[in-house]
Amino acid sequence: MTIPRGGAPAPKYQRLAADLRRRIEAGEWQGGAQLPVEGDLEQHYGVARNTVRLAVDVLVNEGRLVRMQGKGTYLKQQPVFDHRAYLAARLPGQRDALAAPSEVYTREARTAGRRLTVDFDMLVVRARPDVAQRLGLPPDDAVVVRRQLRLLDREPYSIEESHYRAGLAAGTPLMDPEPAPGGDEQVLAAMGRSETSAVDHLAARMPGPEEAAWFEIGPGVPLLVQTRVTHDRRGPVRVIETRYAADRCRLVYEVGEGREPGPRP
Amino acid sequence: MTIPRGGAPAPKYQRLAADLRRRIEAGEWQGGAQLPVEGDLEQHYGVARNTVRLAVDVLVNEGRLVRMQGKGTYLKQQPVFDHRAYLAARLPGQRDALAAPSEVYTREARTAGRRLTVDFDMLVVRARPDVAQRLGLPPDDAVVVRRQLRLLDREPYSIEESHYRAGLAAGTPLMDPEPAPGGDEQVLAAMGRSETSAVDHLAARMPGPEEAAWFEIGPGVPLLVQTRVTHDRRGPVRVIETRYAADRCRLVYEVGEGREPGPRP
DNA sequence: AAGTGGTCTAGACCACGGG
DNA sequence: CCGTGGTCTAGACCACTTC
Repeated sequence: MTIPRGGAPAPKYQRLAADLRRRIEAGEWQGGAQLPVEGDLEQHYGVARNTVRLAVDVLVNEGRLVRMQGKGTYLKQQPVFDHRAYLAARLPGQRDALAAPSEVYTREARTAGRRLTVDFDMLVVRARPDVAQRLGLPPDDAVVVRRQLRLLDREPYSIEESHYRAGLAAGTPLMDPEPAPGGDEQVLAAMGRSETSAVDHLAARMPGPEEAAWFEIGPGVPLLVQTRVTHDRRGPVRVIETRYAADRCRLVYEVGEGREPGPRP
Repeated sequence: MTIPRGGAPAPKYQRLAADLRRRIEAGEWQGGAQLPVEGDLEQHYGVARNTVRLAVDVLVNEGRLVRMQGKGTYLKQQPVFDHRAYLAARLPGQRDALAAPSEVYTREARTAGRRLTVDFDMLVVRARPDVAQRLGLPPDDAVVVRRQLRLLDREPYSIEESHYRAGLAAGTPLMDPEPAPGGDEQVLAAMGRSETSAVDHLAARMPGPEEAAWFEIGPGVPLLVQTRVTHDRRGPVRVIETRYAADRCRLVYEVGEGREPGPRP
């Protein structure tokens, strides 16, 4: 279970990190408590400050600690919000089973005692290769992207982007740079393109610099990425890519008579 | 989109990281190519070696680079394997819709031209708080954990753990320290506890040290964690937690007549 | 002003991989 | 053996937060 080392002891900073991890798991500091300052750790363990920083780096990159300049280093503690992924397989006839207007999410959040706000924008760009492929387009074809930037209690929460074939969106309210009343689903329904099926791909990866900046997340927090391709009988309708800061939510999929005993502590 | 700074320029190592990121995205190095060695970067940019290392740290933690001691620093490139999550809502009557014996996964891998091998073990432990809650047990109650360690082409791939109430598993083949022929589903069916519904929670987080060691992943690679609670009419049956190295697979959920145009490049 | 983390340098030695 | 990345030290100054 350990990486082989030629008899050599583990490096100081790793042993230091392991000891801090042990103390954290032993509950030596609770909640969002402050850890000893770097100078104290330096003295306590008898190492150079750089070594202390290397050790703390490890725990920061594991998502256990956060550093705040001028204040200190703290235990991370984040509430997690369960976000229902609308696959809702038991409601096959229902139109909003595959996607839902933002009102649904706003209501879901309010039920959980949280406040969800949404910024909207629309842009026309060349399709990413994977989006082009999923929509059955030639590479670099233009797509209309309708984007929702969601904040939960003022905190950046998710970025949802719907990608439409330019030809499909042209001349429809999908070109409007504002949310469609009732959601894009309403618009698609009026065009006779109600979505009847979907495939979701779930992935996780570290954020790039822009994503880290927008989400206001530091090292150690991955993104959870949901890529949904919806279809109607004529073919693919849109690609919906939603990115979540993984320390702020989980996605929930249900099937059958699924009951959920309650949130995870 | 940028973190505010009081007129001060970004630190050297961040500018260096940004420049390397730009060069990477510009395609200056392809595939798994080797980057210039630290000494060269030090000279080229006119900074101390530590500053070079801080910059490379950033890109390693973003999952873009891997460092190999004694060899060099390389662009990361990983094939991604799509793993079908067995929700299969369109086959409501089918018993293996909520879980499947490992043969199913082995076959799925072989279809993709990959080889899946599985190690199995069984242990009895105190339930984690979240598992106890989902199974409706008092905290610290004993649970039987049946664990499958999966390798894809010899590479660590996933850890799947089924947690059963001790009382449910007692005196059944679920206590055997080996895989049940036909899967645990077969055993449950014989006990009259066929699973009819499930709730999945999807999360992402960074691995702890043991997980990083087992998966042989370095910094910058999160885990994708699927937590499935299955039910029959009498209540919760088991908690299945599956952890994946996120650079090696994605999870796929389908509903309706879902068609998938093909894998992402 | 004092205390915290953030950045940076210069130099040293070690461990690993491959010729 | 050499070149690579890995670890560690000592010390300096900066930027931010709090009082």
